[in-house]
Formats: sequence, C-alpha cells, structure tokens
Amino acid sequence: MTPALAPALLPTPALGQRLRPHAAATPLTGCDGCPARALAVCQALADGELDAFGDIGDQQRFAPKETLFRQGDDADAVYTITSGMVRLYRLLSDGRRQILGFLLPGDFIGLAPDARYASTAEAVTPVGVCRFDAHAYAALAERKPHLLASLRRAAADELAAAQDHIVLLGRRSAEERVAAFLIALRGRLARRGGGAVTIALPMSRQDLADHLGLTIETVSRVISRLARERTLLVVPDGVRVLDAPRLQALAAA
Amino acid sequence: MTPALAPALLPTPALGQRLRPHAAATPLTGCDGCPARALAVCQALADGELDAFGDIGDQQRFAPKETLFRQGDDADAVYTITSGMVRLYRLLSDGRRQILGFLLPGDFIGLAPDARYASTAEAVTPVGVCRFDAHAYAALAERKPHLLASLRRAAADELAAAQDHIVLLGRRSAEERVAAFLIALRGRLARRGGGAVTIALPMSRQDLADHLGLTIETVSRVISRLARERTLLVVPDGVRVLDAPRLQALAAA
DNA sequence: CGGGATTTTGAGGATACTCAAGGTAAGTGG
DNA sequence: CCACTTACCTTGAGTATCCTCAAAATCCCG
Repeated sequence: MTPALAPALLPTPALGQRLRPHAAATPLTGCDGCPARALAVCQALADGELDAFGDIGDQQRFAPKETLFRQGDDADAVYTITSGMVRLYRLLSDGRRQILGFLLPGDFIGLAPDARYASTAEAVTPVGVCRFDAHAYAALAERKPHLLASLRRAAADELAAAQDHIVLLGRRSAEERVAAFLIALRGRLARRGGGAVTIALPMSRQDLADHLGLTIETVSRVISRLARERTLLVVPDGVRVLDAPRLQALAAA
Repeated sequence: MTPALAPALLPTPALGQRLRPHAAATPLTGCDGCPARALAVCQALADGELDAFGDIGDQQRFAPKETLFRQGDDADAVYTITSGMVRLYRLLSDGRRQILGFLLPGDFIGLAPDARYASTAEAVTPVGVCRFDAHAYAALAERKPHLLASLRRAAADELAAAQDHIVLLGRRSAEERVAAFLIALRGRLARRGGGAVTIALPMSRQDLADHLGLTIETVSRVISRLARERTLLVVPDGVRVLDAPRLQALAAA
C-alpha cells in the first residue's frame, strides 16, 4: 500500500494532523502499482490480461473541486477511482443539489452507460482515476467474460446501495440518516484498509446535507449532539466513533 | 392486445367504471401471445431463440396482495412482469416501509441477483409473470449475448430510475413529489400503450405515501389540493390530468 | 343495506428548515 | 509574523412543512 496516495481515505494515525491538499504524484505505470487493483472491477482480469486493459486506460489526476464530467455531457468515458474521493450529484433547475454518492478507490463510474451523463462528478480530495474510452471499454468487455461478470456484480452492488439510500431518505429521521451514513461509510473505508473507529469526512457539511436530504445546520446539530453525548468525537476532517453500538442502534436497521 | 390482461394498467375509456379485481386467466402458451413481448428483456431474443427461453420460463399468476418473494428469501428466481402491477418494498425492523418502486409489464426483477432478495415483491393488482430459475437464466444469458446486452440496458434504466427517486426524496417538497411521480408513471404507462391523460393508480394511498416518503394524509391532501385547483380530476383507481403543463411545472425539473 | 376498510378532512404539534449571528480555521498580503 | 479576509462550521431563535391524532365521509363487498 502507498499511503501517500489517499491520505484522506486511509485514516491511519495520520488523521490527527491536517491533510495536505495535494498528494505526491504517482508514477503512471500500468495497473501493477494501482492501489485499487484488488478492489476494482479490474480485478476480474487475470494478471496477464491486464496489459490490454492498461493499454486503453488513461491515468489522470484531479485537484479538489475539479470536475471529471458534467451532467449532460456526452458520456464518452468510464472511470475507475484509484485514490481520493469523488462526489456524484444532480442539480435541479433552481439550484437544489442532491449528492447521489461519494465514490472511493475501486468504485466504478459508467456501469449504466447512457448517451449522456446523468450527473456531475467532482473531486472532493485530490483524486486519481483510470479513464477508459467508453467504446474501447465496451469492446474489451465484450471479449472478456470475466470483466462482464464483474461489471454485473458492481452494478448489483450499486443498485443495492441506491436502494439503501432510498430507504434512508424516505423513511429515516435526521439522526438516523447521519448514523446510518457514518456506519456505511465506515464499512466502505474499512474494506479499503482504513480503521473502523475513525471515519474520514473530507467532504463539507454542505455535501453531507445534500447527500442526506437535510440542511447544513441540521447535519451540524446532529453531529454536535452525538459528540456531546460521547457517541462520536469530532476530529479534523472526520469523526472518531466512541460508542459504536450506540451509533449502530441510532441507525435503525 | 388483450385488454383483459391488465385492466388497471391500460386505462382505456374503461377507467370510469370500477375495475374487476380478477382478470380472466390467460392461456399459458409460450412467449408468442405475451403482452410484454415488445417491452421485456425478452425482446432481445430473435423469435427463433424464444423457444429456449419459453422452455425455462414458467408463467404464473398472483392475486392482489399475494407475494412473489420476500425480503431475505433465497433468490432462486428472476421474473418478468407480463401484466398487472407489483410493489417492491423494504421493511425496517420497527415496521416502517419504503416502497422502492411499482413494476409494470415488461419490467424485470433480478437484474442484480444477490444470494437473497433485498426486498419483498407483492402483487398490487392481479399479476402475471414469467418466472425463470435463476441458474437456468444465468446460463441462458451466458449463451445469448443479445440477452446480456439487454439486461445491461435494463440495469442502466433501473439505476437511473433509482437515482431519480433519490433526488425526489432528498430534495423535493410533498407537492413536487406527487407531481413528479404522476408524470413519471404517466410516461411509463404511455410507453405501454396507455393514454397520457388518465393515470391508473391501483395502489393504495398508503402505498403512494410509502413510496414518496410521506404520510397517507399528506398524499391525500396534496391530491385533494391539485383536484380543487383543477390540475387533476380524481377518478376511481386513478387520476385524470386536466392541466398537464401545470403538473409539469409543479414537478420541478 | 350494513359493516369494514380506505380515504378525506381538521386541529394541533414536532421535526427539520430559515434566518441570523458568532466562532473557528486556513489563506493572503502587508 | 500578524492583521485581515474568506470560507466553513456551530449555535440560537422563530417558523413552516409535514406528521400525529382524531373523526367524518366514502367506498366496497357481502
């Protein structure tokens, strides 16, 4: 593992200090050194096959707030996140924003390729991605059944996650939303090698609000309350879980 | 077309009168007479290939309130809806319910096959389905690239619909939710041959509430208000759109 | 026609929102 | 290095939307 790649997402003891805004550049080799290697859709390919894969993949980096693509753009590429965090959102005509999700290393964009992107993707932290031309990728997928199967599994996961979020937004209170979100994010970070007690939150409170269907004030109040009652400890760019069972209980399965 | 198959969903002039709860039984032939033929994932297969398809498909009917499968059951089958309406929902431990969606003829369940069903499927109206053994279906899909491609398209559509619903639940008011839902349902019904002015609503107000993240009283009040101001006309088991532009405006793109 | 279920309507209340001010932290320029 | 700016977060007070509780109305089926 290369800790320099995703400082905000692998909150080792380093989380106590401020995060450096820009991580050191990665040597843009092939998939070999890719930190998302074990997580990504790419894992479906045997090592030998990765060459063809690396050939059509184009590694790119984005600084915070840079956009990967915009809602309405021609969907000419698909992406695998290799480091950092990306927010995916839709805007309503009057400016209201709904963040559909936060993407982590190994997450894939373009499972449901339409002619145009239905949402905007923006870097939250410094982000590394593997960008694939949509057509080349589709062609490759056609020739590699493993990859296709992997894509289906990823699509299944994504659909399940979307449904979880529908339940969260439709039927949970503000406190339950925050608790459930934190637990889910903790799980995703843990699966990527992060600890299970400190949860990195590189996104703003406004981002959280726009993801959870709340206002920034409500998010802030809920987190303050959880901190006051010693369920959480607020740390820079994250929270530390002090009382996991209680947080779990608040999430309301 | 066989109007007897889905009276609640193809609201021809018949919508003015009460709907008969049970439609006449269909002759269970193969895919030839299937009312969902042109809509379903099955359309991917050339007519010649349908034999193999029909062979592993098992046509079934469900009366209102019967369940196709339950959240937590082994996911041993996938389904194509051929007639009627199905509600897909999840329950929280304390009884709160979130309806993820209402399925119409041509809709497919099992795009994201996990080991267990993540939600419960229940007939709203009398329902006809084509039931496929999950393994046989997967095996068939493997041999028919057209089918696989069709499944991907369907998965893309479903994911997009889930994201639309996330936006609806996260960032829209009660009135906007009802308006947006009606417009979306109208579109889906229209694509299936229904008219564009009368929208069939065979589900209960409680179902609508549990889909839109509201209470039954709020749904009732919003619909009453829209009727009072002549945007809608409430008819048995549905609504008629009197002022489509206004409804569109209320939905808030 | 009668009785149970569903829907509608009303009154009151709670959760989350709006508006506003103050605090904290990081970045900027003298 | 420190004052100043700016962005973000927190906290408070008041309010609105939607929820809860309750009752009346309507529908549906036997």
